[in-house]
Order: sequence, then C-alpha cells, then structure tokens
Amino acid sequence: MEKISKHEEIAAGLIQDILTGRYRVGERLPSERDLASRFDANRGSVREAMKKLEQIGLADVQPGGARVKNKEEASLEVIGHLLAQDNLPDESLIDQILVVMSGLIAIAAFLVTTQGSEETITELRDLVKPLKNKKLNRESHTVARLELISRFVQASGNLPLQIIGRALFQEMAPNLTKLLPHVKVDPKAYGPIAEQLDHGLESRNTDSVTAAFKQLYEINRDNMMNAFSEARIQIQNENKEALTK
Amino acid sequence: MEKISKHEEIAAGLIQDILTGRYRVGERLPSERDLASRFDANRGSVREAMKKLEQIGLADVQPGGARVKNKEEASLEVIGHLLAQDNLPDESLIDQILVVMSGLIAIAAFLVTTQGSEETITELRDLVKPLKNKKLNRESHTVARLELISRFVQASGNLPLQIIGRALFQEMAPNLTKLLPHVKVDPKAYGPIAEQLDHGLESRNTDSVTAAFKQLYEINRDNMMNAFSEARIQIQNENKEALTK
DNA sequence: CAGTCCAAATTGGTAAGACCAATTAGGTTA
DNA sequence: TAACCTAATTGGTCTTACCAATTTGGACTG
Repeated sequence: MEKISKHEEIAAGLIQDILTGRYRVGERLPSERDLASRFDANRGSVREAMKKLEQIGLADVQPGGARVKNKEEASLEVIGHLLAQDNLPDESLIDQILVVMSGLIAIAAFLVTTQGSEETITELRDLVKPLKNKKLNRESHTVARLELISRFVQASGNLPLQIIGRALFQEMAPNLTKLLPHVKVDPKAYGPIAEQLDHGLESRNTDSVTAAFKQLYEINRDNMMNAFSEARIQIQNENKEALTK
Repeated sequence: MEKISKHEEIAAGLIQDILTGRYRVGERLPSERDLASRFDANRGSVREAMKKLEQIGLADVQPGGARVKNKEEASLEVIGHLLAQDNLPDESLIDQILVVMSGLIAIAAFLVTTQGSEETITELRDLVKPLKNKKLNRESHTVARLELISRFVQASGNLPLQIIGRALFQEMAPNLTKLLPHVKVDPKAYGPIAEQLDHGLESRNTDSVTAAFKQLYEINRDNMMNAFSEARIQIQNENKEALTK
C-alpha cells in the first residue's frame, strides 16, 4: 500500500484532466485558490502540485494564471502518465517507445564496440551468455534480456544516452505489468541472436552487434503486439462474464 | 534582464552545489529550515526549490531528510545545468549529445521514409532546398540546418522521439552562445549532402537519407570541435591581456 | 461603434508561524 | 555488543497575510 501525499494527489488529478482533454492547450487552469478548495487542500499543497505540472512541462505557470502546454513540449515523464491513463497501455505508444529504444541501443552498440574498454566488453559478453541457454524459463529469460539491454546503454558511457534510456525504461516498465503475463517468449529464437551478439562483441564489429539487436527488437516487438491481442481478448471475456452475472 | 524568483535562485544554488560536488551522492542536504535561513528565504520557497531538485532527479526528498542522487538517475534537465557550469560548455558532453542526436535523427529518418505521408516528405524536401544554395551566408545556413533537423524529428510522429529531441536541443542550445561565433561552416560542403537528402527523401530510401545525415553529423562535429579550439585560444589571449594590464 | 486607457479584481510569489507524522539519532538497557 | 526506546529533527500540511504582476471590465475618447 502506497502512501500518497496531498500534492501528489492533486498533481495526479490535474495531469489526468489535462491529458484527457478536460483542459485544452492554451487554456487557463483554475486559480490556485480555486483548486485548493476543489481538492480540499491548502494553497501551498496546490502550489507544489503546480510545480510538478510545470516541471513535467504540461503547464506554464506565471503571475496571472497557469496555462496548459502541448504534450510534445513536455518532458519524458508524460509518457508514463499517458500509458497509465487506461486499463491497458496505449499500443501505438508502446510501439513508438520500442522503436526509440531500438535506436538508442544502436547508438550504445556503436559506442561500446568502438570505445568500450576490454572490461566492458567482457562484462557484456557475460550477460549475453545466459541468453544462449535455450532451456531458461520464460521469466529468467525476460529478466536476462532486460538486464542486457539496460547494461548496454549504461556501458556506453554516454550520459545523455544513459539518462534517456533509464527514463524511457522507468516510464514504460510500471505500465507493462498487465501486459507481461501475456508475453510468450520462445527462448530458442534468441539462441542465434545471442551467438551473433557474442561474436560481434568479441570482434568489436559494430554492424554485427547492431544487426543482432535489430533482430532482438523485432522479436520483442512481435511478442509485445501478440500480448496486446491476448490481453484484449481476456478483458473482453471478463466483461462478458461480468454481464452474465 | 531576467527576473529570477526566490525559489529559482535557491534551486540554482543547490544544483550548482550538488553538481560541483559540494554535496556528495547519498549525502543528506541541510534541512529545509537551515536552507531557509542560509538563503534568507521562507521555508515555503525552499520547499519549492527542493521540489525542483526532486523533479530534476538530483535529490530524493523524504520525511527525515533529502538525499543527493546520482546524476545518471536524473532527468535530461541536468544536461543543461552541467553545460552551464563553466565559462565554456564541457566539450566531451557536447560530443556525447551530438552522438545521441545523430542517432535520434537516424530513427527519424527511418520513420519518415517508411511511414511519412506524402505531404511530410515534400515539406521536408522544401527544407532541404536552402542547403543546396552554396552562396547562403553562414548564419542563414546554420539556421536552415537546425530547422531541418528539428523538423525531421518532429515529422517522425513519434512522441517519445519528439520529446527527447526537443529536450536535448533545449538543454544544449542556450549553452552554445559562446561557442557559435567560432563555428566556421563551409556552405559548399553541404551541397552534395543536400542533394543526397533530397533524392533519398524523394525515393524514400532510408539508407540514403541516414547516410546523408551521418555525413552531416560528422561535418557538424568537426566544426564544433574546431570552434572549441578557437574559443579556448581566445579565452587564453584574454587572460594574457588581463595580466599585462 | 471601435479603439484606448485606466482602475479594480484576480492571480501567482513570498512570508511567518504552527502542528502532525515519520524518520533519525542518542542514550539506555539487556 | 546488540536491541530497544525516547527525544529531537525533518518533511508534509495548514492558516493567514501582504505584495507585485497580470488580467479584466468598464469608462472614456475618437
């Protein structure tokens, strides 16, 4: 059970309202005093929530009033809120995130193979090894894959890349809980990819590593999209059950 | 002349202290009450500043105290603060940003060429045209290049990509003002690249567009690194002058 | 009637003081 | 030495108040 403070509650409410279009872009939000009475809170707490909105980039608060901004101008944190809006995360947004992650990994692959230390290479190769094991159970396999990708980006030594990778992951991960049970992975499919990754790292062949990750991305993407289908079917069935009761 | 509010002043001071290592990772920051008296401000203002630190990801504030976090766990906003620390921005960090931007553009190129509408393609081709003009003055040329890159990312239709691109740009741009006067561009060098971009867009050839942007990146990178050298020389000369006086 | 200008109401920014709940720190005890 | 308990500290919230900037609305003017 999480404890949620007042300003977090207020911020969450306002973010929800903005993202669902209750307040349109350019429109003025209610005054802090109005919001305070609406949320039955103190104006100081409302101010803290507004601070949050401002930092996320969803509102521009100035003397005279706070105005709603485009979500394209916001920070990466909106992604998490967008994904958390509905019961199931938005499929096209997940798809977009995966594309970007794939691109980020390509950068990391380039940096690691061209500038990575010998220790970094061997450390990453150690992380690839588990993926060669075709008898690994699904859960362990998923953990091993995520760990590999994460470490790759961190090993790049590129601060912006590290920050972006970490942020994207943090925004996506909590919103996949309802989806992950439906992800069916086939460990055998990852064998050749792991081999190629290993060899590519050993020979510091950027193209080889990049190609391997591209395959990994495509498999992951397929798995994710299939999981969406199954999750939707299950929700549909649950709704039917609820009706017959 | 910018107006700077109290909490911004406090936040700036604390960020500076953290990034320069006055407070180490894991260490506890002074209490809000202490900070209030140190900055001669109200505790509410200090709290707003702490909110800022928390949202940037530089501090984790909880009942009991606020603790400093790793900058790798922070948001992209730290990049701007890191660049603004010294007189001249950190060269290696600028280099890292350029690498990432290059990678982001590769993603955008893929998305635009494979999924972009006909209107998007023609719009982008219109932006490429000015770069073919070899007689464009330096300033106009620089503006045209930035505009092209920015529009490319925005045209991708990929929200995370748009957000990241915009954020990276916003963090870097304000800190390049002292560097830009030293950037010497040769408009002639961009002619062939513009041609390739144009053709690649027309034929929706991802590889061609990506390759063109890669060349663009390399030229930009060289220009930037040369600008660093010149800027440093100038600063050195200024220091000598100051001494002889 | 349209445009300009000015004053009043509104809004965010800051301040001082107070209380609570959770954490932390220090000393005591087993 | 380790566990425990108490007291001090700290962040979270609230109340009230005043200022400065913006916004608003109406009066005035052309």
